[in-house]
Order: sequence, then structure tokens, then C-alpha cells
Amino acid sequence: MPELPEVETIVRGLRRAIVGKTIARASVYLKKIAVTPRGVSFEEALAGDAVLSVIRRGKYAVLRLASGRALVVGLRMTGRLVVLGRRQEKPAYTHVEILFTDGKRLAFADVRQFGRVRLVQPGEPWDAALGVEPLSKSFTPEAFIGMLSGRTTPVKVFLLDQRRIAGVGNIYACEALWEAGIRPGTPAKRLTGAAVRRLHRALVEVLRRAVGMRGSSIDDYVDARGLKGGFQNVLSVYGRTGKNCRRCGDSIVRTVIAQRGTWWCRTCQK
DNA sequence: CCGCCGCCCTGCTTGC
DNA sequence: TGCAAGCAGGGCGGCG
Repeated sequence: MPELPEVETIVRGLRRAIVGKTIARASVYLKKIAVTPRGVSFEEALAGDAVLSVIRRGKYAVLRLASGRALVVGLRMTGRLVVLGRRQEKPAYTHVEILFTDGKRLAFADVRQFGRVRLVQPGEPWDAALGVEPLSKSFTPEAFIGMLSGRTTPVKVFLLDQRRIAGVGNIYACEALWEAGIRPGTPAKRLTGAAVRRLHRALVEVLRRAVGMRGSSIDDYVDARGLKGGFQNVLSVYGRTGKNCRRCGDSIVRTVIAQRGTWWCRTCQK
């Protein structure tokens, strides 16, 4: 499940590998994965364009092209974005492949076919609905307090809402709530100022640490070079049903909040 | 504006 | 042991 740290790791890898390269050809093996404006053919539109830069926005990897357009890649749950050498075999379930003029290739693979590679036009506000970047300066404790005030939504559901904060998924929402000692089901408006400040700090810290460890490989996440991350080894609650809480030793429980598995410690999180 | 529901998919887990 | 059914999950469109 690629979230902010995983996508950031992929983006850093892509930056080193494909910035400056010119696209020779694009191939789409499964139509619905490659999304374009009406009447535009993905393959025809991309040939000859070049990669200017690669950035991350929320859980999306964005390849900015010389033409002013961009390729916005949403990996969803099982999407992979991998750079391949000239003769390297493409991963299973590769749906979109981009060949560069120097022979290197970029493959988008996705078992479940939920991910998308979208070609957006210059100036198209594709990310208008995305909220604040949690690792940016504008995500302050005060801003966070304002966002949560008056909301009845369980705090965990709020953390997962990409319209508020962009990039947090199930893993890091669970981890941050454990770190801050807050129950996932607590209505947002019930949190004290002190609790919101703890959560803010925990969220930023957990995300930073996970970026530093190149993300979590829970299911099948790998970076642009096909390498696994390291944060799955130091998770405190996510996926640790029945295991001991690293803080108090009590056993971690799994409950369901908003149709999503939620892991937490009944003793540490109040 | 907000929140909830169902859908998209396939591999893995569960239960008989 | 084998097989079918159930489940998981991020984002989005539809609906109230």
C-alpha cells in the first residue's frame, strides 16, 4: 500500500533514473489504466516528449513533461512504478510501459488494476481536491487544531481523508495514533489541544522516519529499483494483531473503523 | 458542504 | 486435500 513515504521513495528513485530522458514510445496493454483527455491517444501523445522533473503530491507520483503536461500516477494499493534496463523483463501485470530513447524503460504494473496513469494538460487542476502536505511548513499544529475543530468524525477517518491531509493512509494513521496515545475512534472534536499537538508531532515524525527508511513493504510495495523498504520491521501496531505493544506489553487489537482494519493498543491509547 | 455506500479487482485466507 | 466463498482496500461517483 504505497502511502506518502513509499511514493516519496519511488519519486526519489525516478528522479535519479529518468529526469532528462526523452520518450521514444509509450505502450498501453490495458486501456482503462491509461487515462487521457477525450480523443487523445496515450501512445501518440507521449512520443517525443521528455521528463523535466518528478515530484510527489499526496500519494501521487507526478512526471512533469517538457510540453507542460504531466503524467500523474496513482498507485492505489498494489501499483508499482519500476525503471527497467534495455533487456530487463517487465514485471508481471505491467499495464503501461514507456520506452526512452536511450533504451531504458518505465513500467507501471498493478495486480488489482486499481491504479491509474493519467495524462493531464498544462494548468489542469488535477490536485484541487487534495489537502495540505503533512511534511510542508503550512501543516502547523494550529492549522491542524482548526481542521479538527467541530468535527464528529473519528480522528482516524479524518487522517485518511485526502481532502484534508494528503498522503496519509492506513499504516501511518494507525502508527501516528499509537505514537500519540490516542484512540482511533475518538471523535475529532473531543481531542484536547494537547492531544492534537501530540498527534501533529507524531504524524510528522512517523512520516519522516518512514521516508528515512524508504517506506514499508507490507504487501508488495517496492521502489523504482525494485527494492523493498525497511519500515515494516519497526511498525508498532499496523498488522500486529495479538502481538505485544512495544510500550506497555499489552496485546495489540484489530478493530474495524469505516470499513478499514485498525490496529491499536487498548492500554496506551486513550 | 458533508458523509455514507457500493463498486472496482484479484490473491490470499478461511471454512467445510 | 481440494474447492468455493469471503475478504481486503484507496479513491471516486452517486445519493441523501
